[in-house]
Amino acid sequence: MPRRPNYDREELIDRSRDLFWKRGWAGTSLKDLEASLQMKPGSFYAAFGSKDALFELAMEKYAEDGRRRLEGLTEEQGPIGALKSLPAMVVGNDDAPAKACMLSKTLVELHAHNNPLADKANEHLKKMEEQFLELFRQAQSTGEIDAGQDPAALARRYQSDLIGLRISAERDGVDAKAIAKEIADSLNRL
Amino acid sequence: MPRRPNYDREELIDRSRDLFWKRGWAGTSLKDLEASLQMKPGSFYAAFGSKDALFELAMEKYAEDGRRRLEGLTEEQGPIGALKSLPAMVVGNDDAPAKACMLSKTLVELHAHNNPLADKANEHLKKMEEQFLELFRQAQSTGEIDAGQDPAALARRYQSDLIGLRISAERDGVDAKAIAKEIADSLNRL
DNA sequence: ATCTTTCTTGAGTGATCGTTCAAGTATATA
DNA sequence: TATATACTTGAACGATCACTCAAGAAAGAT
Repeated sequence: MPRRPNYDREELIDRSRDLFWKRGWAGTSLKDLEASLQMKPGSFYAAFGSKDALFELAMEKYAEDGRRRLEGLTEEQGPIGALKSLPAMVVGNDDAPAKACMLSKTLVELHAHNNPLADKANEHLKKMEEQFLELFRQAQSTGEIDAGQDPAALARRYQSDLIGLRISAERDGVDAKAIAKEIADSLNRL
Repeated sequence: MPRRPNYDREELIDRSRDLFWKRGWAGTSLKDLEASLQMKPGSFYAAFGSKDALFELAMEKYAEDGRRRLEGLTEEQGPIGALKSLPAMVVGNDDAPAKACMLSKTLVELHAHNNPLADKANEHLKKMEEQFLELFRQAQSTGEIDAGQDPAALARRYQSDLIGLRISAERDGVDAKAIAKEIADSLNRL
């Protein structure tokens, strides 16, 4: 019966994710979004409800993309291969809106304000840590790394190192590729 | 001749540093500052010029405090002792406004907007890295750690790990003390 | 071709942002 | 005690914030 939207919703969420990822929550205004999505306020609010609702969608897409990328790496290179490749990959991706992780950026920006989006970011980080944990477990069961170590501890440390790496990569004058290589190499000593 | 201010400027900067550290740049409004400093706008602008100027002062005090704390640790425990103690100390300080480092928070929040405060944050981080470098050099010259490794690489990695640790410590449900212990322990293997 | 339903437009909402400034107040010096 | 010199006050500024809504435009169904 009626008129259909003349936009691709998923593509709009992609563009929002890139904007929010780069500029952060407070750093992205509705004017910015209107310009990037080419939508007037009325359409925007009809489609997404609010800035925060769209941010949540963008964060979910970000987390899902990351999860799938790591799954793909695992299929190609196995669990330890994937864990070794990831640091250099995130740091070397020059097309990305930012080097730093969108989830840690969101957490750090909004945690002190008790903003629910910070909790969502933390939940996504938790799921990501669980994915790392599963890869360490697999690597232990195949004998790729020593089974004596606590895989949860390895996953926890790996994620923390990755967060630090990606923020370091945001800085000018820091050789992030060298740090990425060291993180990968440290997996050889397990 | 004239009236003198009825406030302690350094104490005001301390309070501003705590607010900015916790809430971030965009997350701290002038109303917040007026409430915390108990100053009306006129006094505030007469004293500090602008929100950004005060943020810069706050960041300088933050960096200076951190530098002095590490110097104190070094006097007590020597270079390697200080580097080993620092991770647990930053994570265990429950009085601090936030676990995450104010400099990395500022960098991450303002880098994409080309805000000069992000460059200032990066400069402070660079100085901090140089302080770590000096400690690694000292530890090598006294034989506390192997002299074969590049101390600049060690300092770079140590700082990156510390940044990741401190953001992880901001998260709910993460055992940051365990990560801190692992970072310290890894210095034993150098 | 008409109707119905939805999408699109864009001016406008009140709130809050960082900041200014004229008027009033307090104090060290003469 | 009088005067000069800050400091303090708080209303008000224009800009921007996220958001609303009434009116017009478009397209599938009949």
